[in-house]
Amino acid sequence: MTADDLVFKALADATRRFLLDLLFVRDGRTLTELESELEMTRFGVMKHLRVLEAAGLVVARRSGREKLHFLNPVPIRLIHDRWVDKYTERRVSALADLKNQLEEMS
Amino acid sequence: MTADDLVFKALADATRRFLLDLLFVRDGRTLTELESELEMTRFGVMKHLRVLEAAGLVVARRSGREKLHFLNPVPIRLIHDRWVDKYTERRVSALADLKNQLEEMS
DNA sequence: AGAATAGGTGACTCAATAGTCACATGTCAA
DNA sequence: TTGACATGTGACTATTGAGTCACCTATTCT
Repeated sequence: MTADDLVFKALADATRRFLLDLLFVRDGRTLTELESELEMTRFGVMKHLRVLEAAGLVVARRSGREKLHFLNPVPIRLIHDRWVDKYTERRVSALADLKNQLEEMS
Repeated sequence: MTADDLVFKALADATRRFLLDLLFVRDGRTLTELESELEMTRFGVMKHLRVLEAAGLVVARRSGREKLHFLNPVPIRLIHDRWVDKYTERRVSALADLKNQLEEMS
């Protein structure tokens, strides 16, 4: 399993993406706090966090009996750089912004 | 299946990422040409291209009996924008560049 | 027309993954 | 020190997805 594979497999699940969304809004949350935002059992959430950690998308730090989770955006940026040409980036970025705006309007 | 899901599931497979890499280098290739770059049978490649098309990562155009495939980078940019804060983007980008350089050196 | 070429469909097998549960360890606070 | 809390492990089930194959359609070229 390559580093790439870990990242993309981690992002392939909607629950894990939602966890990243939660951490994007606010970092440093515990497993229990994250679990309370989901329908899933604690074990399911824990498994997902393990996958995200292994991929480097989430970094965790223990504090007493708690484990705090932080979002690491670097792997996401690397995905971007793999297929978005530096020279055409401005144009693509403009298109992406437009798409976002259209969706916000509807 | 949401639009998100289609994109991330499409990216979860190493063969499909390799197809994107091929199209990133040069666009407008046919199924047969792409197949020749892979160990897989034509059917396998075709399935993967269907998935990439459904996700909007690849756009195809028929020309006679051939089907030409093109890379569409917009969904990739949207992934980036989802978790990389506009304000911290410069810093993250610098880190990503550093990581790329380190890997090229080793 | 007939052969070769490019692409397409539906069913099948095998492997990987999501989610749950019983059970277990370490930490805090009264 | 006892009970409550936060996290962790291994096994299990059900679902999903990758890859192949037999068979099929459409286009080009002689």
